Amino acid sequence: MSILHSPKQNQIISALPVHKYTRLLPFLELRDLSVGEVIYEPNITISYVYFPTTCILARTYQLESGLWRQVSMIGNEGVTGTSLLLGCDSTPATVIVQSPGYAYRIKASILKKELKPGGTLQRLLLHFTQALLLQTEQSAVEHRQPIINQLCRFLLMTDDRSPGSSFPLTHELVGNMLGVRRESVTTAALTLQAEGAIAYRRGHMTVINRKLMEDRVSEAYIGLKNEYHRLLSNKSEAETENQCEANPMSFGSIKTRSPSTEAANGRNLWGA
Amino acid sequence: MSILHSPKQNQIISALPVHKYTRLLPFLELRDLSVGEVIYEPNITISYVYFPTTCILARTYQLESGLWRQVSMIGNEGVTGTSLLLGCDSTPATVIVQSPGYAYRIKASILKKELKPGGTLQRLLLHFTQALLLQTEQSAVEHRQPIINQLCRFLLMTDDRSPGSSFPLTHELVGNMLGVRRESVTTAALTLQAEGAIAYRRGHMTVINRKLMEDRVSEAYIGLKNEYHRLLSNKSEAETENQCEANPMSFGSIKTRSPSTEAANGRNLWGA
DNA sequence: GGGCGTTAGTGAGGTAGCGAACAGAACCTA
DNA sequence: TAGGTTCTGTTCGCTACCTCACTAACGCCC
Repeated sequence: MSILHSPKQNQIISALPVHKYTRLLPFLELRDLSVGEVIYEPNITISYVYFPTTCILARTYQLESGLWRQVSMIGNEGVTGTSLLLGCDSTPATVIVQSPGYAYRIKASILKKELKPGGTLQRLLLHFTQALLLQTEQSAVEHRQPIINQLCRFLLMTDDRSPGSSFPLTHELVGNMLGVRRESVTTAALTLQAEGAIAYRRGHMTVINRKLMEDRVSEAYIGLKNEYHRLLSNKSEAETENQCEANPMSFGSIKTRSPSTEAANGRNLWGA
Repeated sequence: MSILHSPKQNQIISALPVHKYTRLLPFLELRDLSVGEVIYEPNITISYVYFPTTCILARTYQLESGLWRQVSMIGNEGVTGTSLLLGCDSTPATVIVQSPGYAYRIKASILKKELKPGGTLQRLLLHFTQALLLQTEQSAVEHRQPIINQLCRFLLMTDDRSPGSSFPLTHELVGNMLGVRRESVTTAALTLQAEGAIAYRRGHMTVINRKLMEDRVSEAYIGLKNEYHRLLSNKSEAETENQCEANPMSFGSIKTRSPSTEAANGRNLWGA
């Protein structure tokens, strides 16, 4: 387990040029976030921007049925509050902690001051905005897919953003994220477990065989996934073009689609 | 019917300061687009950016089942190709013409040159990007709603972006956009017609009573709709702040949620 | 180590939407 | 006016998911 924390565990921060990083560092505040914690409430002015390192945040909407539906997921590859960039101080979504862990946060007012038009920071954030849009489009496309397929995508995405291949997750929570009943999640999870794709025990789920799950998610997802990956890797490009010092260690840490045989367990930036 | 065409029928263009508008004008090319025409293919470099005036464009994904699913809709309030702004020259979505009509297009290379960081044009486009993200989130939230409700949202959105309250639309096309069977659309449409919410004849649909349909779409939609509206109206704000000459006629033309009794038929910029 | 709250598994009955297949109605063209 | 094409309406069996209701296991805490 990582005991040491650094803002560089977040890919956007780690892609910043040194001088920028140094400027921001004193304003970055480490936060320990627990499941279900509300980060942003709908239509309330954003006061902090969060850079997840080990936690996963979810943009969600509450339906009148009382169910929730997650529309996108933000891990260490991203940041919350991109709407600030787009000229809007709040969003109608609720952002909550989906997976516990750490994030660095910074006052929105400070970040805004540091956001020079055309600068590296802005460019990185815009890139992530595009990635977020694609991810949201994935959610929209998933429409009316069988629950088990949705569960696969959800778990793959969670896995992509988790330090290990095992993470705290109850069926209830997954149901909320997918906007389906808990029992349906249980049924789907049982099937996946029987197939050897996942394992779980009370409150924890483990991805065992990514390949099996990737077969279940739509082709469109895979395409989008690659695109997403490409987009975020591109950051380095934007960087050098701007003569900033890149941190090569930081790129491509999103677990890649298992292209070959040893597909099963994804490795991660900070080791499994 | 409007016989005269002007780029100012597009809200983004009409919100540009005069000098910018004058600069762009010679590069704007009027296009007559017919239903089903493909504007962007997935992962092909974008060569033109389209500003719809009377047509409606749709961002869609093809599912392996052969069905399509629309994730967002762009009318005269917006523009295609916002990804250029976000540092990406292509997108994995297919953009097609959902409703026939006109759009002005401009070479992507020219637009990029005109896009000064921090400028009005960039600001307007970023605003629209945020609106597009919200709209896509709506699609994602719609997940597992009954088809009739989805149909309502679709028709309301189409109505929002159409000059009149009647538009060319087959059940088949709607089915493709929603990712459901044509027969299911027919069934839902019959119900709505019986309720007096819509009327239709072979290939044409007419919105008769918006209020009835708004009651069917989720509260979340209404909230998002207002937000969307607010966002796009905000453009004027960004403008004045930047001392550009605004064109007041151009704002708030998205049909507002019928707040009062005479809800039924929305009026529109260019008259019904 | 026994109790209790939380999490997971099961089952019966209902329903919305699907797949497939076909009938009829509107429009087009010649 | 005839004949073809494109749209819309309808039917039937099937499946996935839902609602509701309940039981069973885990594991934390006193």
